Amino acid sequence: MEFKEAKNKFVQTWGALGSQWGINKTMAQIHALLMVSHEPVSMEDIMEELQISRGNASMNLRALMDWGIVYKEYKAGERREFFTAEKDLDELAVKISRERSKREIKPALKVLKEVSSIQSDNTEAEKHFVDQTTKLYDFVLKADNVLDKITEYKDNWLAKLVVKIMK
Amino acid sequence: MEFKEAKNKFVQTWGALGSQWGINKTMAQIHALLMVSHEPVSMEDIMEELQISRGNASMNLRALMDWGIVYKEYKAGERREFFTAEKDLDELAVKISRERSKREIKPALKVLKEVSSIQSDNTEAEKHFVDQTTKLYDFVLKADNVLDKITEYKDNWLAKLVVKIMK
DNA sequence: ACAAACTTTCATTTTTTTTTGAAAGTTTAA
DNA sequence: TTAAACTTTCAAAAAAAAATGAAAGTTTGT
Repeated sequence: MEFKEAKNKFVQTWGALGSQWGINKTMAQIHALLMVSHEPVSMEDIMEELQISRGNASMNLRALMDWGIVYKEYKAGERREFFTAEKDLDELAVKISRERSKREIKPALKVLKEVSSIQSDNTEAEKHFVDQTTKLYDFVLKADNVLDKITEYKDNWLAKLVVKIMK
Repeated sequence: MEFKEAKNKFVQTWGALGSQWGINKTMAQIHALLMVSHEPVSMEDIMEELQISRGNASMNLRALMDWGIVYKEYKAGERREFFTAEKDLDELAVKISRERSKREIKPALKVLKEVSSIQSDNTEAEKHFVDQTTKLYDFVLKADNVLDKITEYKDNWLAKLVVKIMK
């Protein structure tokens, strides 16, 4: 396999993985492309390499910057903008965790708390509902807190976790 | 808020959360419904409660059973089939992790290994590609192994992890 | 202030994913 | 063996998500 082929395969795979985890394919592909590029890439080049429209490129780059995992760069004497990806994988994991927690888990927790707080009558069905949603709330809250803590370590959290777990 | 409303809100929220994580909405909704039901539910009732077609119910129940988080139950003297969800949250997390690892992470790892193994020429671009994909491979492999190890604990792995992390 | 060079927005189109429902399949009981 | 009661399958339809591209917006240099 040669370079170009390998690069393309990587971009496609990363895109597919993104889709499976609820991240739009193009967004994941742009991220993949930037991660393996050793120097900043212009929007024009991204459009060319991924064969996508200007609008698509623009919107997905914006989204990636909102996630904090892609940065704009300005080159001296160049009018157009270039982009780079966060390449430190610990940092990348931390940022993705934070965003998903903020956008998806926290709101879900709020609902779980609400619905588990109905005062249950005496029916079996209601008792079970309150019991199960309360357990779910506790579980998700705990998991979310672990994520928080883990990502506080920031540097090399995964390696440190490995040591703790594998021992 | 009363029971019926709370139950509906929970089902909708779980469905939305599923979508955001790449799980089809109906599948997540059926799972939510079964999780908070204190007794087995028939396909007829699922269709009725979620307002979905027979085919949809059938296919998503099959998928949930393939994931190992929903079970068929037979009631004595009843022709039709009933369904229950895995209600132990540790067990649920373990099963979901295992499936996602098997279906999505392992195949991605295989590709990462392939593409990071091209013998790089001397260009900066190729060196960076090999370096970055190698790092990514190592990172994902390690994370996947941690998941494996964690879920081997099985009982109360989250609580045990909390102790390790928070200390 | 102007215009060139570039980026963003968003209504419309395209693609992808999900859902439907009717036909085919299965199981059970008589 | 037949038929009733139920489930599964899958081609077609519908819905949802993503992509396009042209117009509007912005920035920079003169």
